[in-house]
Amino acid sequence: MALRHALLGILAERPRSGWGVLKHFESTLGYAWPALHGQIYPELARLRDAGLIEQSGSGPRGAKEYTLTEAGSEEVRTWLRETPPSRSGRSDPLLRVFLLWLLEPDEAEAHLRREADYLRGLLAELETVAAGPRESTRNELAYGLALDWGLRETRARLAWAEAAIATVRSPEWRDAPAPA
Amino acid sequence: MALRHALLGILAERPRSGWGVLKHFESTLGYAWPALHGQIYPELARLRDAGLIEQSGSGPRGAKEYTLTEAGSEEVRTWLRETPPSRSGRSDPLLRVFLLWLLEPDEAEAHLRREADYLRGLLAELETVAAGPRESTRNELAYGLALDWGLRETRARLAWAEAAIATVRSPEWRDAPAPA
DNA sequence: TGCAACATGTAATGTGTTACATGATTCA
DNA sequence: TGAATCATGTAACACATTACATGTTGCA
Repeated sequence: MALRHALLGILAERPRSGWGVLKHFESTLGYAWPALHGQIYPELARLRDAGLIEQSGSGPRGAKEYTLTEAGSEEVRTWLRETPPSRSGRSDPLLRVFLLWLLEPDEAEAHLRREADYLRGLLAELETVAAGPRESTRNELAYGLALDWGLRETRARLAWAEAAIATVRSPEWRDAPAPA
Repeated sequence: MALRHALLGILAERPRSGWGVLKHFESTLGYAWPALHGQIYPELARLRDAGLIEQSGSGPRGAKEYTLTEAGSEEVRTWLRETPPSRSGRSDPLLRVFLLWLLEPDEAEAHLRREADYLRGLLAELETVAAGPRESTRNELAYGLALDWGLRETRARLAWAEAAIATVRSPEWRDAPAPA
């Protein structure tokens, strides 16, 4: 269900083609909800058949421009207001933390250093975006909130990784016995 | 692929039945990688057929006890060492932040207050776990690292939610124009 | 003229959830 | 004896990724 509402939300900003929606996912919304063209095009066709969006024009190379309908606008706002957010989420990096004891301490430390390096790179990227120009439309302000979420989460994970490196280097970790 | 390795990792601690694996997911590993019995039982059967685990006993009520094989142990450690962590993840709550501008400011604020309430409850739960007794086996120490990850992330998200509430109450948000 | 980017679609496969289906054991 | 929990499995469906398939436009 979430992908439907992500698509409706993108088209609430302004009309776009399927390709335009795809690029928006790659650059922006994909941080929250990744989607590829193999999923986007069929879903747009279903939303059109359901009357939540309509094809409002055609561009070069067969591009189809879609516009949100009133029904689609109602649908996405009702979803936001009335459905409780889904709390379940999968995280491969966190799964690896639960399994970190399976590696030798040196390997575990190397893994955590790679994580910290990745997070430093991501943080630099996000800070570059944050330093850029920003419009003051309400949707851009909302994107700013999402960016702030990303910055805070990335800084928290980086601080965690640095603490975790200290843990796996400690005698408590290195001398710990195998599971009971 | 991740579920396979989560199962192998659980069985690396000690032999368990499918039911035991399921309970471990509900209480612990499910925070990183949720899985239900409809997925766990068939996957255990596949791992057994692939020789990565073996049935090492039988319990009451038809329970089957599975034990990790040497091949299974190799498999999960190779995965940890050699496959790069998957960075893509879906977050319904973050998706809603990107779409927050679609709500009236009062509705957006109410949404953020519900988020903050949820996070305060989660934080209290995690702090209760953290205050409990802990063994010093290496796998328990790894679970402690995962718990610390959860605590830091939850605190960061709560601080974000409180800042976001201030943002949507501000004149900048309330007077912001519709998308360009 | 050849390559990159634009643009759309379907099919096959893999992963995950929900529903269906069954039965044993423990405890109040 | 009835309910909760233990215990396993399959089937139907929904969601997501990858591969297959095709054609256009702009630019170097």
